[in-house]
Amino acid sequence: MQIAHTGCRNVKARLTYILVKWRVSTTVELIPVIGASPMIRTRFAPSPTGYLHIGGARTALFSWAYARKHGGKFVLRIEDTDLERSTAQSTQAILDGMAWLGLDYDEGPFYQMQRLARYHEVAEQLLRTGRAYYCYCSREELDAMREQQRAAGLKPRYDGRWRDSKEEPPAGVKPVVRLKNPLDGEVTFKDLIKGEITVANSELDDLVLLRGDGVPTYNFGVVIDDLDMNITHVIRGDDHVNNTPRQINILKALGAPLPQYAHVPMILGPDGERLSKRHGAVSVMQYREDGYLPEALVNYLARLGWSHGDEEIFSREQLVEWFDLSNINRSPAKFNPEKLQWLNQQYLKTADNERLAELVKPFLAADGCDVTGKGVPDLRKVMNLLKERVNTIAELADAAVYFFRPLEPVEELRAQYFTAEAKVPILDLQTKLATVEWESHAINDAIKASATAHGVKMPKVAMPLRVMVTGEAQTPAINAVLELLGREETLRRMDKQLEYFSN
RNA sequence: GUCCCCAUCGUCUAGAGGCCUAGGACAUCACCCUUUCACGGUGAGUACGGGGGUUCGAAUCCCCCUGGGGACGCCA
Repeated sequence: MQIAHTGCRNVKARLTYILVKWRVSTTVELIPVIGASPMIRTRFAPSPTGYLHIGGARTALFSWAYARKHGGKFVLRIEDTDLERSTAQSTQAILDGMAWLGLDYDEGPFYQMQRLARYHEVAEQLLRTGRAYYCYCSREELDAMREQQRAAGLKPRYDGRWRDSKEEPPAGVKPVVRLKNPLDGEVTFKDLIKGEITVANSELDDLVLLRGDGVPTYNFGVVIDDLDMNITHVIRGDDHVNNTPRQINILKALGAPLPQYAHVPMILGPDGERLSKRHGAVSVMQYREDGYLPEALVNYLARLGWSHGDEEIFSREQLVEWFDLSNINRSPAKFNPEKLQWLNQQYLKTADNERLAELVKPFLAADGCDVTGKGVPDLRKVMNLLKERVNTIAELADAAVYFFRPLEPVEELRAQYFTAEAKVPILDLQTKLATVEWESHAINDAIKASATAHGVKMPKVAMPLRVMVTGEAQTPAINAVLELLGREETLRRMDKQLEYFSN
């Protein structure tokens, strides 16, 4: 683990604390300040309340790319302060998702629940300096307050009733700690994507810093952590724009330096609403299960909201080289599964056969195919034949099934192709195939010869043959399929289907 | 409701005042290739939300309207 510092904060005291709290196992190293500007440090800070979703993954990708581009550090922090919903499984799911996408982090994962003492320390400081106060309101009281305000057409917010209260605190109530937000003036910050954003302090209320049970709220935890971890660029979802002025006010109350902010616009579903589960697959790992390649997803996600001229297909390395926050679009983007699929196909086409063979195995096994049996086609060669015809690994598996077990043609296909007219050339072809050199060109010549010998066009022979051998009407060039399948299996399958021909 | 943000083909986008009768990609359609289906190739249709300014000149700058998104929790 590494703790960077800009030389302007009390790092030593903090470091001591962090060493204890974070149970550091590796050496601590101070990252030197490069010239006048500190090293760029970004972070991804998901809450472990579910899987890694598409939107989070894109934000993580941008943060990662920005750090990599500038030779900085990318930190992973798990914001597990929602005790109700945070789970270890979710944390693992997020870690798995990031690993699959290749988003490697330099520090972390850090867990907020292991840093409680630190938040208390800061809260006490704020209390001591009069920048925060205890609030004894019950939830019911707050609900009623908001209800009233809403009814009056106002923006619901805490009215500050305990802010300067001299009242005697009710017994037995665990108070929350609230920030004393400035009453007037405004907060302006320059967002690296959206430009200048200004919010009046009168729009902000006294947000809760520490809950009654001493666990920090999101806004407090995120600020303290970004500060302690020396995050220079806070890259996060658009939905946090409204939190930023509050967070800046916390930082100001602390007399701490401000990071730079970059708010990435949301990803929308087809209906124009924020992308969510009801729009279909939003879990990154779901795409793996559906047969997508991680580089395709990364490429697609990068291209969604960010661009480098007209570039459509680019590697992770090119992304890092080209990435810039200023090229992120300011408006939200709709998720387009079709384009993702197209990209996946592009990557599939050029993917290594060996790798595809490994990826397709589980899909084939689920389909009842034994790809290791004796006399079975070489899976890598099968991949080579099929990979440019499919969109996903799942489709690749579907297309490969008949190489490993015979498929019975459906009635419609038999009726269409197993005609009396086709029977004679097919029988002739079968004879030829029994002795022909087993190689695609020679096989093709045999098919052609059977057709011409009986005065019919190629398809009249090739199609029945295709259906007899593969059980399907859509396959790669049939001669190439036969070559891989082998003479023995081909003739066996032909024999078996012969009886279905009309006379 | 209040506040914040946004606005180029159906979708993702290029566009940083003249290079724009607006370019690329996905999707759609047509044709070519072809033993099927794909792949590939060629081509077509489709966009600067509306209204005011500024300027010799506006997709690009300003204002208003409209539309969209987000936020308003002891969730993050």
